[in-house]
Amino acid sequence: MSDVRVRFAPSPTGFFHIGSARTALFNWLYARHAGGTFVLRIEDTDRARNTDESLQVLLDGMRWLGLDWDEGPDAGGDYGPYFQSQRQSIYDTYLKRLHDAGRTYEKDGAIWFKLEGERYTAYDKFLEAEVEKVKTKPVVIDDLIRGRVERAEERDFVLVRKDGSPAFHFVNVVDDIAMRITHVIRGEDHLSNTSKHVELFKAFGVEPPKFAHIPLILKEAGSGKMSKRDKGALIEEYESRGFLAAAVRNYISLLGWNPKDEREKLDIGEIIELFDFPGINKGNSRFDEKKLAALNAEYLRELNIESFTFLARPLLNEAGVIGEGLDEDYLQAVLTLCQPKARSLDTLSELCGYFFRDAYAMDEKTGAKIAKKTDPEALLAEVLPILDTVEPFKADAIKSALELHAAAEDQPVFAYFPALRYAISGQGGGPDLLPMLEVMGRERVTARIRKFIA
RNA sequence: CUCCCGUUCGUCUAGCCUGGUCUAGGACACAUGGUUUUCAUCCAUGCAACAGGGGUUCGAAUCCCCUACGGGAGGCCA
Repeated sequence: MSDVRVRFAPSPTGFFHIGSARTALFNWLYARHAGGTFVLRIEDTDRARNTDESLQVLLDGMRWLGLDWDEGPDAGGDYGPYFQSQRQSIYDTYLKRLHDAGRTYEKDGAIWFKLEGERYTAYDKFLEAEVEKVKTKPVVIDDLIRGRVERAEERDFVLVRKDGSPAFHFVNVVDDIAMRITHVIRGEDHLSNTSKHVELFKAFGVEPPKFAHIPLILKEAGSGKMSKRDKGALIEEYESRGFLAAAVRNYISLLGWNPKDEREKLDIGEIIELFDFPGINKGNSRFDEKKLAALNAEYLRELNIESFTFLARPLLNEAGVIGEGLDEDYLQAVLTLCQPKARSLDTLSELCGYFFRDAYAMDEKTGAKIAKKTDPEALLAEVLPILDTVEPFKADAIKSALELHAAAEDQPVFAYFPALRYAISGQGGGPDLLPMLEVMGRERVTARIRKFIA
């Protein structure tokens, strides 16, 4: 195992969104690529908004995506505890070091970090107040993705809040030191904060880890980075909609990273092998659910029928399409027909619901289209006796019988198809018609046609 | 307002470091056609981009500068 140690340090908010998931994924990928250690650290210093449920959402999301951590909650490790709320004594020790070095002071009941440099007061337009500023020497951040970035911090910041709880910048740096983190891979939204962190590392006399600030994911529509409230932002949503974890993982790995060749569908082993900093982009990327859906469809089609059925069942159940007394063989036969047409599992009930329910909606547009060109009732009346009697009720036999009749009527056989499909499914599209008739069975098919004609 | 980061088809991106092979490649989406029925599958074709301006150079998507635009940060949130 290499000495690479990376961490994903989320704050449990009750959501696990795409941006966080991608940061977690990139950290995990790099750890696996380098043969290092992936640490999961829970940054729960904000007492107001941390609950067990929130933590659970996070851990479930991580597990669903297959991002296993080597150290952290439920995993243990030599650098615990992995909840910041349990690390108070460590923060006390580190705070004392800063205090002894003369780098802290108290103000308004909070403990502040003291920057080094000439002090002056100035009116700050953004804060709309007179504030004390410090002329510091700019710190240099050697970013693995952005190169050399220089930035000067100009205001002291809070280390410990009035209520005694340690604040983000402080605990983040302390833990990265204490947990011997070698690479900090995080969103670019933290780049501006990094000068604070570097000041802290310097005050502790510790060499900072290597930083890699990855581009942000922008919302699909409108401006700004994606946040919890945006459409499609939550990982849990993809899980419940029946997206495949492998597809989601593959898609988000491609947001801001690429394997430098033209492949897009990559299995996780390949991604791990190819993943590295030079492949990471600088520019932000916009989330595109259609592309995710397309990739998901590819993964879906590759599934064997057992896995496909396993995943589809709960969604069909939820949609009320299937229920008690279900014929398993029939379900399997139907899904075998529908799988090649499926783009996502959450629309499967619309795609194939009529196989199970006699009360299916008739798509008016399709009906009008068919009625405009032909007389569907008449065509179906012609065909009904054939379907009543053809033996066996199998695709091939049905096809031959229909062809025979069509020839006698001097019609192409497919003249009957649209009306037939529409009568038994209410739709204009779907699986191949002949196998579909076979699977539905004589009874169901003829009953539906009779009802349609009547 | 200040500081930081970025900018190739509508979107994700290759190419940029190491200037010529780029009439800028792929994918999603879209459009058309095909797969002798349908279709959200499959195949083919098409559409479509180097943000703008100035340099440097024989030559710039590639190097430099400026402008514009986009994003982020500036919390006793993380």
